[in-house]
Amino acid sequence: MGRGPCCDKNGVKKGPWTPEEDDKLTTYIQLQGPGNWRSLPKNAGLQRCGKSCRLRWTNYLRPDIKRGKFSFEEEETIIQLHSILGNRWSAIAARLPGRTDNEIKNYWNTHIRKRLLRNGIDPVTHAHLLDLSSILSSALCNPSSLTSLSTLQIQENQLCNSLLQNHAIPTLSSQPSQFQNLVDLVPACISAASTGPFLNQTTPLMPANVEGFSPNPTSTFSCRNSQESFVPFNEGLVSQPCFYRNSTTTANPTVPELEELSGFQSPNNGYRIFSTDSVISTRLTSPGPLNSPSTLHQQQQH
DNA sequence: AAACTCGTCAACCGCAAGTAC
DNA sequence: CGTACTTGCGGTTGACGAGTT
Repeated sequence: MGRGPCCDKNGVKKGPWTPEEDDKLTTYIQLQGPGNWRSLPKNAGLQRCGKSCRLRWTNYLRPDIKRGKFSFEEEETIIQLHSILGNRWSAIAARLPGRTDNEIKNYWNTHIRKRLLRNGIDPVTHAHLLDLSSILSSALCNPSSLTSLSTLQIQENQLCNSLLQNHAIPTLSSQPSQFQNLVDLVPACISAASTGPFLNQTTPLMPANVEGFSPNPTSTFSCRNSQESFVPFNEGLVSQPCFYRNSTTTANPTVPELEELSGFQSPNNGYRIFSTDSVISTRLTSPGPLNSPSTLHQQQQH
């Protein structure tokens, strides 16, 4: 098929926007609305391509954008949402009013990711990175510990396999669009697991990650853009600290669609609410008041 | 003071879904 | 129904400033 460039490269300016250009774009959109982005630059008298204008508007000029450092609560929310949504920055941004996907992505890559690594947490899977040497040395002293570890893994796999069968899951590779089904099934696994013999309710199972990590390449499938791959449930579930309340709480407006998206369900069959409180309680992912400068709330000046 | 390294983030690129024709 | 176009998304780049040697 093929497609031409989004804009004529000749005579199209690139690079940083000048205040004059910002002014033109803002004034035009406030008067006319964005309309067709492709024709906007011409109509607004800008030597830019429509894509560049759209990006500039959505990431910088939009009036509802909240600029400045991320608060501690925002940071924790991002971590929690990322553990569920993976690198779906736009989905995460949708739950953080005033923040753009680009901003969140940058903040993740420059701050949060490093902090998680520092704290021994895999930023991709959100699982604690295991110190294999200590496990092995303890296994040498106490061989039964290894046995119980593997038994636990087997039981976990069996449970999730049976759950998958009971829900008549189509073959992952043959149903690339089953993302939502998989997400919807997480709570079933959580509920059953939390009442099972080997996991209590303080260690609910969560999807390790919705993308990017595949211990078994043959059993992954791709999502939108073919850049996201799924870890099959029986391999992709890790124990996580309890991020939710058991009691019935009110949904937090900052994450209005999360329960709908993930189908999170509480052990008592009510929806598990993803509240800010629960987000803030994520101390395991961010012990202490953080080394993060985000609490300083310094407004950026541009 | 200069050179170098590192961190940050705005902006670009390419891909794919959605939509219009 | 097929093709072309638009829009949205995520990954990546590179300019720039701050910190360090």
